[in-house]
Amino acid sequence: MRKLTIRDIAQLAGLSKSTVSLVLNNSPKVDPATRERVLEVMRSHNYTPSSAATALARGRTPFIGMIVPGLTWHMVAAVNYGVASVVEQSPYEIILYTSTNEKDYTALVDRIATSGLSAGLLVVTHDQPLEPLERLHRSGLPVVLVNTLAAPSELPSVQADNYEGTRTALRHLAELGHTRIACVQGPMAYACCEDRYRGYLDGLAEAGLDADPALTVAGGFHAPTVRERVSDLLALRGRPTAIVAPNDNTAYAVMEAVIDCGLRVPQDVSVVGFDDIASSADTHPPLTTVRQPFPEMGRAAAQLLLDAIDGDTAPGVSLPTSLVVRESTGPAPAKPRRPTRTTTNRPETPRVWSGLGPNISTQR
Amino acid sequence: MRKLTIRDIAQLAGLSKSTVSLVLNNSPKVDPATRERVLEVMRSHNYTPSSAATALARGRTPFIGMIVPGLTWHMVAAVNYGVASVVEQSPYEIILYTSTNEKDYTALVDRIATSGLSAGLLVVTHDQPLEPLERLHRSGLPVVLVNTLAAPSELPSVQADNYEGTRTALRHLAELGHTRIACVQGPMAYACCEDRYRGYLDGLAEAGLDADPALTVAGGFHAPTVRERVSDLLALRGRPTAIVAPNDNTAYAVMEAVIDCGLRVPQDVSVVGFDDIASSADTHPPLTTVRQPFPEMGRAAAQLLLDAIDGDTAPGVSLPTSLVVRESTGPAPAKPRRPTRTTTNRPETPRVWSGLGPNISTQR
DNA sequence: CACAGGCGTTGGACCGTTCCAACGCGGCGA
DNA sequence: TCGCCGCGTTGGAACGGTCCAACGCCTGTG
Repeated sequence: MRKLTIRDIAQLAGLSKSTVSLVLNNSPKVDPATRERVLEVMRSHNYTPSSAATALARGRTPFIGMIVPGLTWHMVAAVNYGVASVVEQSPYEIILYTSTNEKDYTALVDRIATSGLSAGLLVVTHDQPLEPLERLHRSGLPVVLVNTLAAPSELPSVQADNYEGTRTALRHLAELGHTRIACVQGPMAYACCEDRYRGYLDGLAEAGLDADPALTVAGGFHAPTVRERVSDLLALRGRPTAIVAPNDNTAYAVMEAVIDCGLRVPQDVSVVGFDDIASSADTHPPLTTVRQPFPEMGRAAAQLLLDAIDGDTAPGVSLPTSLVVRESTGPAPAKPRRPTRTTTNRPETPRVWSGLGPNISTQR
Repeated sequence: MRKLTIRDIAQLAGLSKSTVSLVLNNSPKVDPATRERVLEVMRSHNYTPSSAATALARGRTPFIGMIVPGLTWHMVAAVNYGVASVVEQSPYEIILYTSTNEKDYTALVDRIATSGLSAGLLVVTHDQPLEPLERLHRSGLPVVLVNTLAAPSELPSVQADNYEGTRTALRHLAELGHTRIACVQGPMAYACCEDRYRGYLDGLAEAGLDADPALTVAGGFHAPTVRERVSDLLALRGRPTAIVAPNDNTAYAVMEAVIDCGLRVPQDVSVVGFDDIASSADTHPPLTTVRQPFPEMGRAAAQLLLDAIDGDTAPGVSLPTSLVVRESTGPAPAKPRRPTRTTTNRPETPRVWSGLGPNISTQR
């Protein structure tokens, strides 16, 4: 039994295929009775139109492309959740493009451009050159960035309000009485990290605190480096009683370093993260953090893109964050304790055994 | 300037569109000189065939569907990485379907079935009823499961060797002199967890150790519950000196509980995880764990599916794991210390502040 | 009664490929 | 010289929809 075509349905319903087509596209000009009859036939024969034929005839495709950098970042996953929730209500499907490095990436954009498969493109957590995307956009393919790491551009993008988020975190810490508040910077090449750092500085200023350059350290997102830097921070005379991390994973490393130095979170040092990824509710202690509304960002971006496909272009939005207060922050200690240890050392090359017998390999 | 069609290319090359089509599908029956000329024209005019038209004419689509449960699990992301690396070498693209709950899920399978969009279906980390998938498979759509949580079925699937993985972990612990080895069970409804538990039991037996029922606790994957159970374990007289966790995230909770009880990892208690997700190299101490080869699993699954689409069906494979020895395991202590504390308590409802002003919300 | 207009329906051109049967042509053997 | 063969090429019918101009019918109006 081969697949039914619109012609078969038409015949079964005693109508022309034009009418069936009208029903499919629920045009108002078909008689309700007729429509019902056609629908009934389709239902009972389990008919569905061929998407290839539809795409060809309409001259447009039912796909939106989504470029993600691997998927291993929690935020990408969370954003996707929001994207999916919007897209599945639309006639579109998502084509997933995974780009891991820059070379892949330009080839990928090229492939997307020439395949003409997608009606629009969603780029999640983008940290590659923007130029190919901008060209694509100018050539008529709607492109929306979500949670981009790159600097702002002509492309519409959806962001969390990174600046305001960190500012709120600082207000929280100031209210708890902290006066020595340190900041671990993320990679400053990322616009979001820069915004967060501005939020830190302005937050300090609003609380009437001076920004001590010694309390800003560049740790990137790399846990061992961060632990080392934090260890240094805690060894300072006039050490910080609170540390703001550039994201949650980094905050975990910060907490570990604090504990390694023989201090407690939050009694001796308060720690604030950024993102509120799922595991932050379960860390030890649970992490106070600035929540980025990833699913909402995904939803907003998807909506923006769908609108753009329909011709309504909008400039992009910045969504508010919220501060999730858990237990990694507390009142500033009256008299800060000194750390009991000052270094954390841990080798990083494990041995790997296969299931069959011992063998050696190196890995991060 | 509208998009070029095969007809335009034919005209420009002074040939019929049939010949151009033959070139496109690199048929051996075109004259090499002709082929080169056509290719040159296509190149210089930046021509690419319409995929919709191709799909329609060929009667098959260039898509494979991939169902993922959210994307928030690290393993899903890692598997996707492998899948992507195979698929991008093929003429296929990935359509991403995100299913979060069971209701979505059946609707989703239905939608996939009727849309006829995909030539095959990849189901990652599947924990929903298999029946709809089996029906789909029987109706002719190739389906491959990757890292399924469900029981084995008629569907080809790609797994890690969960049984052997845990067995190897036990050999490692036994060699370190541990004799009291506990096991935190994952949800036993998942086939993988059952396999791992069998590996635990057989590993014990091979080391000549008795399985003490008191040393097996059901913790699921929920961190607070796990911490509580581990706390109980450590309070036992004849407490374990090593604990095997059902996955890495759970192992983190195990380690936290051990530390909460005033004991050290690995000096007092060794901890072994399962998965080797990225962060396990950076935990404190770095986690010894059984690595699942997620990317390879993704690759294998994608290859299996592509083969199945071409008609070569294969029954699925189980890939070997490897033991990654880091620092959370060490020699069994000569004389186990008693825990200094016996409970961990931590409230779980944080306050949430929006960026604008304090407001309250509840969340995990 | 003739005619305009609206409503529901219809035939068929068209979208851009694939694929198959058929064709022209040059070389070779009878 | 003629017929046959194989190679490279070609015309055109699918593929399964969309969409537009046109059509028949029914109703209301002058």
